[in-house]
Amino acid sequence: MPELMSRRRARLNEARCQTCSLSSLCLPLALELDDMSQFDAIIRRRAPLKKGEPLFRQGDRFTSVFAVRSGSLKQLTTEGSGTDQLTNFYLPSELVGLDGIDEQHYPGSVVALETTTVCEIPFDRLDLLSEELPELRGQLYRSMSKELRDDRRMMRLLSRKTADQRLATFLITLSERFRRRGYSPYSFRLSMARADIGNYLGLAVETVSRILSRFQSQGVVAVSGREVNILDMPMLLTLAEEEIEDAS
Amino acid sequence: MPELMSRRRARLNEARCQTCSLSSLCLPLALELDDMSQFDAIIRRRAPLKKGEPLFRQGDRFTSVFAVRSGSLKQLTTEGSGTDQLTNFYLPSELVGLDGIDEQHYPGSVVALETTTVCEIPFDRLDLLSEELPELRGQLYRSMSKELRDDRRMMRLLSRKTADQRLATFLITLSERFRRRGYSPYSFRLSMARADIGNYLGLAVETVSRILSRFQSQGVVAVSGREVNILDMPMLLTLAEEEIEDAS
DNA sequence: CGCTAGCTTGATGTATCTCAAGCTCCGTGG
DNA sequence: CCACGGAGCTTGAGATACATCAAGCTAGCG
Repeated sequence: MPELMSRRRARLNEARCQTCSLSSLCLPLALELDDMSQFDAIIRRRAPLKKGEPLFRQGDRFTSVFAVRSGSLKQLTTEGSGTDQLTNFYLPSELVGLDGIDEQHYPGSVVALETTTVCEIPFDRLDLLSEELPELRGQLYRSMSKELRDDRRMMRLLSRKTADQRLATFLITLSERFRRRGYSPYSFRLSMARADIGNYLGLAVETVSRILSRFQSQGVVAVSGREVNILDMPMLLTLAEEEIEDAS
Repeated sequence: MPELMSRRRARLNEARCQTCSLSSLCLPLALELDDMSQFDAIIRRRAPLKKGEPLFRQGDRFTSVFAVRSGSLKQLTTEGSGTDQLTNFYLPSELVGLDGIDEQHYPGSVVALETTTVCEIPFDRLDLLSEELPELRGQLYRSMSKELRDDRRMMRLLSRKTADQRLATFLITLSERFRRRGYSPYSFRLSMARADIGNYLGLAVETVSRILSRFQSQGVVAVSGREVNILDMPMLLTLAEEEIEDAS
């Protein structure tokens, strides 16, 4: 079965960091080719996750961090009897699970929003390798530091911004993340449900829906189901920072 | 002036990690004595900060992280023309500035809430030393990871909890932090103003004041200015997670 | 001992939640 | 291929938690 062989080979090849299209965004971005193969050697490939399937669950023993290869995921934490809190969405090249290092357990579940593939990076191996490769260590520090900064932004959003500003900020942030990954920043598909967006932004689903409708009627975006087109980015940017006085 | 000499010696001695009372909580907690002196050697002592004095300002070039030795600080980020957002309070043994690694600039100002001393740890030296000392590296990863986890909790608080729950959670968290540092978990002094608490918790000052008054009239705490006594910790814990139906 | 920043308390306003109902679209099975 | 079912989404009306505005109070500092 030579065809199967070559297909398998192709898949493995695609799965190597050296040829991965995300290499300029992902953890090994700062590595020389030699070092990258060292890094590549510790990575475990995983079968793709189906929509709704968990990568790991809250409380699972922490063993690895994961780099998203394709698809997207959401992170959920449950506390007490309460409802879930959605604390993050993860897109390709982003690192999942860093908040589990400290207590050796994942503090939240991470679930695929669509068919998703990840690279598993056993943390003990990563730590050892980071001893030898200063660039890798630096990148790991930077990844965590960036996540800290993003968290602070999120806190600001949750404690000071109006619902309109939250939605606008959310769309801009997504747009920017798509742009960095080589996709259109103006036209994309949301992989998450409205309920997820609401949960993430600290808003009721109804509020999310209403505001998206209003943005649409204002000609800022065109939304059809989960397809989003940003029509007036400057306006969206304005909406994200300051409430516009109704000038009608 | 032998007296001055010995006082200076005493101060320097006090300032060494090996004899620091925080060593079991601080960054070098996992180090052997030999390794600790290596770590100690890269630390820069700083003159104490007075109340209101900034340790660094938003946008300053990132050079060091800081371990709080005594006192306390708050972290503020300003965005656009908007008001400040208070994103963190720092107590002794906690590490300040980790969110600056990524962009090589501090993303927020950090200001002393009272007379405060810190240990400055130049990050490039720390990074190099973390190559040699796996325990130090691990502790650094854990510190950042813990901060990520705390941030997620804060997001949950900001997006799902009522004002009562926020205040109760705030008091419990402070209490716990004092307890870990060997102080009374039931009786302590707030180093921050009501306005800071409100800013941090996403509430108006008036709301903070009102709720503290109510907690007091319910016999849960006794508050006098910035002195806090927790009278009914179980009740406070209950208040923090679920709204109590008024059983009058 | 007075001044001012910080704090408290009251009255009113409003952004967003909650409850309720209908709609739409996607996947599934006939 | 179409019809059905149901999850996900939208829209409306009413309720509410908290913000805002407005005063007076208190205490720590010069």
